[in-house]
Amino acid sequence: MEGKSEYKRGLWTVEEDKLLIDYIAVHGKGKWNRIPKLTGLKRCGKSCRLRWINYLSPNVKRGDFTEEEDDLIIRLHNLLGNRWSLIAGRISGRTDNQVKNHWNTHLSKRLGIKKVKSKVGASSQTILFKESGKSLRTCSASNLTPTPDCKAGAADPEVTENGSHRAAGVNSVQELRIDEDNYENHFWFLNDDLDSQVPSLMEFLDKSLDFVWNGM
DNA sequence: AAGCGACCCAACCGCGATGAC
DNA sequence: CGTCATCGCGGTTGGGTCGCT
Repeated sequence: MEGKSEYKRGLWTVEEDKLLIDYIAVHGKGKWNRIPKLTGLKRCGKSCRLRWINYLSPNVKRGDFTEEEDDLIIRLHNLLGNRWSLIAGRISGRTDNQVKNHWNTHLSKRLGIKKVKSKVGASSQTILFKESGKSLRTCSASNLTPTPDCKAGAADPEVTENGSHRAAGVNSVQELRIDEDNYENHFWFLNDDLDSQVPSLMEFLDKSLDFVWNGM
């Protein structure tokens, strides 16, 4: 690896937090790379931005996720996949990092979901779940979205050696396994169900997904 | 009480997108 | 139009905490 960075890493101290808060109170957000020069903070701009967005911002809600939040995350994740920022955008006070962590540490376990593989290059998500304890039934998530004939996926797949995908946006594929015990409690795959319980969601997704796929 | 492993979450890394010049 | 800086996103890592033996 390369030599020592001029910037500090690891957990933030109270003093560092205060420097960052004071800076933002005066200069506002943005121009993150100026912060170490102007404040003397030994943190790179990227680290400052992340610290503010994920922790220090007054908009960030702390504490446990509510049942309503959990339910919304589950539904949105089914619809959108691992687009955490999009999901977090629909949950007031929660960051994408919080949602991602909460999903990985709590919700995926609760639902018995295991990430089997993740790759790029297909135009839809494939969700596998047990039926009657033997076979796996498949369900294409493209049936669950407003525009099934999405244009993504034209690009060649590019999968890194550690399995993470590199392409942005819609062309990621995951296969999920849902344990039988949990399956019946989480039959949340249908659009009309989602629409009826989250009134503004479909309108939002229509716009978001239309923009992503059609560039409009 | 000590050791160990699992869990959780803040922070980091790498990459693509976007904007300024 | 090309280049560079900055921003934003998603996957991964690392270390602190907790519970079990």
